[in-house]
Amino acid sequence: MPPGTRARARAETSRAILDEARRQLAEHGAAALSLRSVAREVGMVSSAVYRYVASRDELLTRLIVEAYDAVGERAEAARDPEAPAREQWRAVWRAVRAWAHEHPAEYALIYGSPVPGYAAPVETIPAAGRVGVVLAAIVVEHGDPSGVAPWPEVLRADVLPGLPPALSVPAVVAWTQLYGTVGFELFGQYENVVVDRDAYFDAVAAAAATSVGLPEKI
Amino acid sequence: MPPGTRARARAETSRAILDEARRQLAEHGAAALSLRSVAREVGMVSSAVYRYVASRDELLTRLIVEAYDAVGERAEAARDPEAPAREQWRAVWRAVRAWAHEHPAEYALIYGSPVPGYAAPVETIPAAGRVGVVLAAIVVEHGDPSGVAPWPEVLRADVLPGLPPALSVPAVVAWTQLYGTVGFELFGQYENVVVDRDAYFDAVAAAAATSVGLPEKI
DNA sequence: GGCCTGTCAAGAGCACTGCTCTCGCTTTGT
DNA sequence: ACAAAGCGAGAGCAGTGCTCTTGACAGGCC
Repeated sequence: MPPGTRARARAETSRAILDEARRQLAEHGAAALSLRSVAREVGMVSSAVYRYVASRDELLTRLIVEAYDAVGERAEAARDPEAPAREQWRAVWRAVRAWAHEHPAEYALIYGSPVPGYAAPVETIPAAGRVGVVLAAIVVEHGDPSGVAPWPEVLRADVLPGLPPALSVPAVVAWTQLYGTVGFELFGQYENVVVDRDAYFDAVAAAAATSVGLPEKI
Repeated sequence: MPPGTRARARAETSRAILDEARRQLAEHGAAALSLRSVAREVGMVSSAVYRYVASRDELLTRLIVEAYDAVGERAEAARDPEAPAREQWRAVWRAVRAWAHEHPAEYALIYGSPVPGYAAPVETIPAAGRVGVVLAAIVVEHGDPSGVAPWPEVLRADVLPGLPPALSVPAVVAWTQLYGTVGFELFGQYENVVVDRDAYFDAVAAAAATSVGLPEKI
């Protein structure tokens, strides 16, 4: 038996657990995620799962990190640096919205209310900012501070490096607007209010683009 | 024994259950809310609680309605119709934020991700719109459509009666921004990003006021 | 080769949950 | 006064997270 057998088997089991957990998360939501049922589906007994995952909270944490990475990757992939600024902006917004519609439970997990008695651990912090970074990159390259209204300086200076100070606050505001719009749509607050969700979303995206000084396409 | 004893006792028990449930919600979060532990604290056995509440989900639904009403009431109380438009606007925004800080679990319950396998029932819909109605009322009275950029018409016509069509979409956008800003702050996304949260929030509120055509105070 | 140590899956078990059903007791309406 | 309805208590079922112990297997060392 070649050495490394054990390590490979462990890695495979680990992946199987994570995959099944994400499947159950998508199907029944975060609170219904059960370690025992994951174990059943993977084909082992619940206590064995604890060899791979310290607790249910740790399993959730791993899913959170994976979800942040997935939506961040999607946002990065949607951005074509050669395209006009507003097209880039709209593509990233749409990508985040599309990802949220495809993975509502995961979106809720990362951007919704934190699960019960669960404090987001440190390891989620780096992954959390990826969407914001993509948006900021577009603003860094194409944002024109001259047209935008002044904002107070209320941010940490080092958080969005390269961003003109006049645009850093509107960038955070725009990021918030993206989150809020997708969240409201996903969690049902636009029910019976907004009828043409696609058009509404694009309009909000366009307004946000203006607010961060992206040039109008003429 | 005077008649009505039973009805009064029932009302009192009902209140006690709701109060204890809200207490536990505030302390441990929605997912940790347990009917059995509510029963223990109220001083009865768990099966007896089912005489008052059909299920755990129904208990959550009642808490949701109460929370919507509470934040709505707070928003209504914060609005002084005699004050200048932008002051009214800011007061309502601040009231919602303050309520959210005082009742984070309840805010998460109503505006955060829906709890596991739980579909918001019909009875929550009327209560849900109260904050939006207060904001809309300010815009109806003081909003000036002339200065605001045009938006596509994507809303249900009857949802915000009295609102100039040109201002209805920005009003929904502003409402979304309020929700997103409070949510991001509450759920930790502004950690290490926004340092002066008060100033940031007021700035966002002011920008939103402009977007719905409230007159600048000169 | 043989052994020994560390890893693994499995099972039993504890304390907890939501929910149902049955049992008596008390209050209510007739 | 009597039947009907409402009520609290208890037992019980199926499920959960998590711990501990047991026995089997693979890895590296001699």
